[in-house]
Amino acid sequence: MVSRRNQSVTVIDVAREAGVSKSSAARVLSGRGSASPATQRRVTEAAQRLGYRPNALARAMVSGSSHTIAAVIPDVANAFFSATLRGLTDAARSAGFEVIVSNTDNDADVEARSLELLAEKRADGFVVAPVFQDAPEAITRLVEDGTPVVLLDRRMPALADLPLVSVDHVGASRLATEYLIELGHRRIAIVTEAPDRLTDLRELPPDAEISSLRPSTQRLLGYVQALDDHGVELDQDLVLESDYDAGSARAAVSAALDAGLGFTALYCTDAIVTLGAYNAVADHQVAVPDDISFIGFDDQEWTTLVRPSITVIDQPRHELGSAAATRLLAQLRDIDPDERDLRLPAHLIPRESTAPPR
Amino acid sequence: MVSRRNQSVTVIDVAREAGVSKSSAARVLSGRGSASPATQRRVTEAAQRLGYRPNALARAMVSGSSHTIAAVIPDVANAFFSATLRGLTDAARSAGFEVIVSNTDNDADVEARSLELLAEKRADGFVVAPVFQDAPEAITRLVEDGTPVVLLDRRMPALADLPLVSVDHVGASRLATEYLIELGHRRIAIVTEAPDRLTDLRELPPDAEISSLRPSTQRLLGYVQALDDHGVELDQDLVLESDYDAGSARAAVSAALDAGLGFTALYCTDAIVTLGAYNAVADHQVAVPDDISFIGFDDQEWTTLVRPSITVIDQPRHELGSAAATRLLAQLRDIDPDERDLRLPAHLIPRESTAPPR
DNA sequence: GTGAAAGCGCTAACAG
DNA sequence: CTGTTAGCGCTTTCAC
Repeated sequence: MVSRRNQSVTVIDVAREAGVSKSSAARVLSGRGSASPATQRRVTEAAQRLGYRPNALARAMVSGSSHTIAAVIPDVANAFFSATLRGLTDAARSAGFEVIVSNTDNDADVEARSLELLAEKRADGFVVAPVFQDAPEAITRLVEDGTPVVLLDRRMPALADLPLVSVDHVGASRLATEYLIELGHRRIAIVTEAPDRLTDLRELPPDAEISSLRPSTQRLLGYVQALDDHGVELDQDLVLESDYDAGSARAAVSAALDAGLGFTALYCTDAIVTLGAYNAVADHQVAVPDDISFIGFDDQEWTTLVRPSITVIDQPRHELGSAAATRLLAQLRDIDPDERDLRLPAHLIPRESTAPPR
Repeated sequence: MVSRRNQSVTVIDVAREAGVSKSSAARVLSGRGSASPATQRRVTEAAQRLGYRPNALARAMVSGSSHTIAAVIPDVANAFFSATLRGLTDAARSAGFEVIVSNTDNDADVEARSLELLAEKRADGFVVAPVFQDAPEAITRLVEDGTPVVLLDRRMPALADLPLVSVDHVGASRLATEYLIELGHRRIAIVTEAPDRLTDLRELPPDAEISSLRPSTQRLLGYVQALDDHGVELDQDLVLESDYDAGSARAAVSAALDAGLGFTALYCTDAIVTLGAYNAVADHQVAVPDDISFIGFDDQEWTTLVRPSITVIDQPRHELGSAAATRLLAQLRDIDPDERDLRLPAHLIPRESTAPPR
């Protein structure tokens, strides 16, 4: 039981032990090239005996591939991203890749530094959920250098050329809104954290550009589209604007409730906003779904625990990550995908919080 | 905007551009060794001009350190581990390290393969939340080879020599149990997923070994200790055994409720078990805290959303991760820690689900 | 202070 | 099939 026994066992050691040349040993150890059965056996056994462990660093140096992909995301501790990361690592592993994670906290500088660092470590490719900014130079630099980059969940106009794997946010909102409309609702409020003004949205951007809007904006757009399609009038007062935090959403919904806007349904476009909105509804002791139907975003654990349980829009998080990884790996193998972008459908999970209006 | 521009810019290129020798360039680029201000400037500018990006792989090869640590955990998508991973990456980053993650799903083979793979990539050290098994050879092999390993959250007897960073599980349960006792409860039920028989626990193992018991067992032990300390009789019937899944916990608690065991408080020793138990209590329309006081485990989001809100035992997840990283990094720098193990205290967050018995 | 040269562990021609 | 040689990009003696 020698300390640091293997820290040093190299192909040369194995070759010596097996009584063959360095290259013969290397050949059988790497599985490339041919070797006689005898050599094969002797080398394998020698390696076994010595406890040889190939040095992936050295391999990467010469092969040019580290078999590592980088995931640059806002926060692993966030349920959405942790589930996505899981999908990512699963797909990566089955292709023989490992993943190295970095959190940005939506800070552009941190993102830039992470990207640079991971590029130095020679990650073969990047999956990044980028920080919203005008000039994501760190990303464009990677791309210019020929490093494959797949965008996850979001994309800005400056990155319009890059492949994007995301949920169909517009479709997700249409799903929710139409479900409510079909139940008979006409006055449907939406809680949104989209920073964009609603008026801008009425002049629908061409389809190509929609995917470069923020997810929150796309979700708002889906709501507008669904209303339009079904001839339901859009009431600006029912668009409840919130910041990206529960307290703000709670306040917005609370105010709307106090204002007596007379809406019969409430659709929340984001997990955190759902939380705040739910609290406001609980505070006001509104009867759900009798007085108000409620649709939340993301199939969070608590949505099945509260009474009534909450109807939600569920995003395929795991699949999102695995799709991103798969997409990236294809690019690494120079396989051209059919479509540049991949847009996964969200699903509606009907529960007790939605019903026809009274 | 040449494609793959940097994929190739090396120290040699920079040296040429700066009109100095390779080693001079390397010296200023790496920051080691000395160079005249003039050289310094020329090299720096040349590097800047060319968009030089150091190859960390090559650096690692010669320096012997990849500045990467491996996190081998059951599942990133699990809230506990994702929060812990966040702490881990935060601490790692501030020390200039990156982390590469691997999920084991509590499968020994997967764990062994991950460990091997990451060792091949020459991770400088490992933080692992090991799969419970008798002979974790993959781990011991690493240790024998001199690779620093820090255990996270759990440890088996076979790994008793390795440093462990964990929550004080025994203390966590004492906290919960004593809180209930002090409220006046005497018939306190516990929902446990500990596989160990309670009888074994009465013969308290020496302190050193306690930390090598499973977390669930330690939590059960804390409950027993607290009862003993306060002279409250332990009733075997109030130890509700469950598998590690919500359905099982729900069934166990449901059965206990039906059996009319007359307990006035219920303490759940794990997040998933809390979920099941909560459902059972809701099913039976037990009044909380009037009929039964309820303490859950882990400060999950939903515990503040349901009515009444749930009193919980909160584990310092983020801190757990950062402590593990810090511990590992210290070991990498050959710093001997004061204590081999690190045991972080859990906290009780009092909410509405607990009150004196009626 | 600076350059030449060796070497980290491995793979990939290239002869033999 | 096998051994010799060169080289991936970088750091590090070691003379000058």
